[in-house]
Amino acid sequence: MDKAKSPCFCINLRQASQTITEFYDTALQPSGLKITQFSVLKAARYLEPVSISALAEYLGLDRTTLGRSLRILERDKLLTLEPGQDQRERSVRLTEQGQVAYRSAYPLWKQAQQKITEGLGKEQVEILGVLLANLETATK
Amino acid sequence: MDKAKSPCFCINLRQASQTITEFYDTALQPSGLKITQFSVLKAARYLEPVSISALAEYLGLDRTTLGRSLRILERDKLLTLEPGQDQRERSVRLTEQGQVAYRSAYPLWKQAQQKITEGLGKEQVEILGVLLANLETATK
DNA sequence: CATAGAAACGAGTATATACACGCATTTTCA
DNA sequence: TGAAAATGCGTGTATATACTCGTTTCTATG
Repeated sequence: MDKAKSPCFCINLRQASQTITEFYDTALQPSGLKITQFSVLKAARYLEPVSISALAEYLGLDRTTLGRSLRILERDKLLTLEPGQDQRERSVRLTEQGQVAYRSAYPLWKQAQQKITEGLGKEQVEILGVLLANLETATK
Repeated sequence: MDKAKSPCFCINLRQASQTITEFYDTALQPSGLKITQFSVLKAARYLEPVSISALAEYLGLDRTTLGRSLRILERDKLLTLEPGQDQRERSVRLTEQGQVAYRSAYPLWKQAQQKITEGLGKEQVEILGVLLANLETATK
């Protein structure tokens, strides 16, 4: 029973997304981070101290989705969620351990990027970027 | 706080995947199906009666993932999971209600496909297909 | 300044996804 | 033919994702 090539753009994109996620997760394994966590740490590092909502907007994620991801990172002691000046807010900050994890993951991420660029070729990588951007527009 | 354009292929693909999923889910809403469920019904309809594992392989999903999706569809009375000849197997079959749901979703899905094709243009759609296929190779 | 509305968040619920374990059944082969 | 191997599934656990609802806190306005 062969895996069928679906004619559905959505299913195809979802499959591509899963495949590449697995690829990046494997590449990052030595750092203990998954690609989603890496992207959260990257953004948090850039914006810290930052509220959950602001970080969520930056990342294009739902606030509650990010909240749950942050709790996992907090559990793993990669960041802290302290009350902010505004008592409603929680202020996200990387721990030293979080910084270390990020720095150990970065070169692994870079390598993964490199492998994709090599596999596709620079031209195709650019086209892919444009196509994905066009897709965002086409679904509006 | 603008949503940043990530340089990460993986994150970009994940975002594109989420965006297009939302687009298809919205398009299918009148049928009561989500695009993932539609794709399961479509495959099950084609292969029925079929075991969970065989269907999972066809769809490129993990067996347990599909199992949980099937239970939802069973709960909603869109398909049945009967014991098969081989007592280990569960035989997937659409119910009449499942057939109806599929047939009502199909034109909505077709329209969504159409809109994507229009938004991108036929040429870009083809390139996208090739690129996604190349990606699968590049991540091997 | 008191209160209505807005903003930030958590918890509950739901779907999609996968991995590790374990149980039952079937197959294979010595 | 009887035991080992393979197969098919379910459950437990985990992450990623989003929506709804409710609570707390802040802000703006009459």
